[in-house]
Amino acid sequence: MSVPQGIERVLRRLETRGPLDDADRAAVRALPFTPRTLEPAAYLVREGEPPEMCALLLSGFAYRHKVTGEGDRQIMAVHMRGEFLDLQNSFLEVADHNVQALTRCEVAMVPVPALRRIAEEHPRVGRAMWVDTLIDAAIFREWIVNVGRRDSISRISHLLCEFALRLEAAGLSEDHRYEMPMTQEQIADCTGLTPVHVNRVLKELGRLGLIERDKRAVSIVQWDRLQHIGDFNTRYLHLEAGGPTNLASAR
Amino acid sequence: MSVPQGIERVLRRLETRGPLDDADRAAVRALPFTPRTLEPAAYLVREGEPPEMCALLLSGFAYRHKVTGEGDRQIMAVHMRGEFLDLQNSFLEVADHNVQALTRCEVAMVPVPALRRIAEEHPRVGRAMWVDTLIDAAIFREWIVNVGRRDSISRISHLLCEFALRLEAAGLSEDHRYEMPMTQEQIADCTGLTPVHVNRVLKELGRLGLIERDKRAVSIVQWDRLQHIGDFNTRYLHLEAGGPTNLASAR
DNA sequence: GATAGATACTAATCCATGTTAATTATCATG
DNA sequence: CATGATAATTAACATGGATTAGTATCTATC
Repeated sequence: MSVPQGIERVLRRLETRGPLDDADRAAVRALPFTPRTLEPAAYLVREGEPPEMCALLLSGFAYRHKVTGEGDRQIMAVHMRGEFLDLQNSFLEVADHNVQALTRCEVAMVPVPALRRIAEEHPRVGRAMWVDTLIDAAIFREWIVNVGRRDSISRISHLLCEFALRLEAAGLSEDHRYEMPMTQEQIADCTGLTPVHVNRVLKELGRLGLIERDKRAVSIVQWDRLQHIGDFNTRYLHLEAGGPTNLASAR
Repeated sequence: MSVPQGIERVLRRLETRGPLDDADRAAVRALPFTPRTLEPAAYLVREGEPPEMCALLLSGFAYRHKVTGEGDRQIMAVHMRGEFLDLQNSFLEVADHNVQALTRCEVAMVPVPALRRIAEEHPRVGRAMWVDTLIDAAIFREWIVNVGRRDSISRISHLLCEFALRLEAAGLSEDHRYEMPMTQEQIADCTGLTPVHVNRVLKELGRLGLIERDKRAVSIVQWDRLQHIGDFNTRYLHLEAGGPTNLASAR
């Protein structure tokens, strides 16, 4: 995907987070984007380093993670095209986690100072980016619940449901069918389980007739039952968050 | 604590998140605050409701949580005096989680529209509030790791360390001694464990000589060892986040 | 000062998930 | 085609923490 196309996608995404006017849109288009292609496992941000660039994901998948002192990895978020990868870090002094390419990715890099400037000079753009980070935070919270209080079958069902809806919103899936961008080991790192157990649970979900799989292709056959088992409620994704209604509600 | 005192505390807090000028400070002081006292367990925000007021915590403790379909509770954050309770919700259409008083609390309520207005008209105030929510998100991420990849003794040690530092920053603790604001059941809901197991682990930490307890009073005797067992690194708390250095780094 | 409701603490048993290790695809590549 | 790397799968066994079922203590209240 080209950088201009990517920018239009991001603009559409930002406008679902908060209204923008022509000047705002022009300012976003005028940001100094540098296109880059990343190989799988390439680091975008490393824990402990000051953020210098903020990447916009044009294609592919990326993820946030930390590694414990014991060497166990925990994935805290997975990102797809149209999403900002570094708003979570760009306004802080030091990154507190890693951001890494999951697949081959195309990104558009923006220097952090330019990003800080546009947020200050175009408050509506800043507001939309802020709302975007708040939705990231809502997803973090749901992941705390998932990993803290659900059993393994619910955790994985929940993850499969979240992916279905987010991939559909990104135009990467229809009819609850999609290509899972992660290995079973990475699914384990998302859900706080072991790869062996993830395998058991995926097989069980197939046996129950809830999903069908072919390699990494997932097809959710019984959406309602999977959603129920996964205790999945779409509210936290804020799929219609912000938008014009936000203005109306400002009275 | 009086509302004006509370506002000054919040201003100091905001200024650690990003620089403000006199006009910014005046605008914050001019916000229409309504003082209120909340009894323990009173709800500030309920999942599913649109946010109308944003509370600033003047004294006491509050927490964010969700309840799963099975009825299990997961606490996602605990807040103390000087912190905003609702920035996470105020810019979204619908709250995706509950915020509840943990102890008796004094709060200052601000109508959400006034908050949205100040963020737009005073970009530096908006920026400081944004950074504040980003730090909340950093803490959410660390909680995902805690609950996803650490065993019970590490989880609880980590929580005890986090509380020590945050309470010290809020002027509510010194020398790694403090009054834990939660029951063991609530600690369990923070860490994804059962109350029974929390009890075992606390006893074990005492037996190992890492902490001493008297009712809810906690004294961390061997900070270094507890920090090590809890795999606790202060980075994610961003205790010196923002501030003047942020400006400098904007080149 | 009796009763009720929280909270803290303890012990015995059980099971969901981890651990370890081996086997089997699958695919890239020399 | 052999070689190796990566991922998925399966099995046998181990265990951390849940569950259940208490007892003890405290505090509040009438």
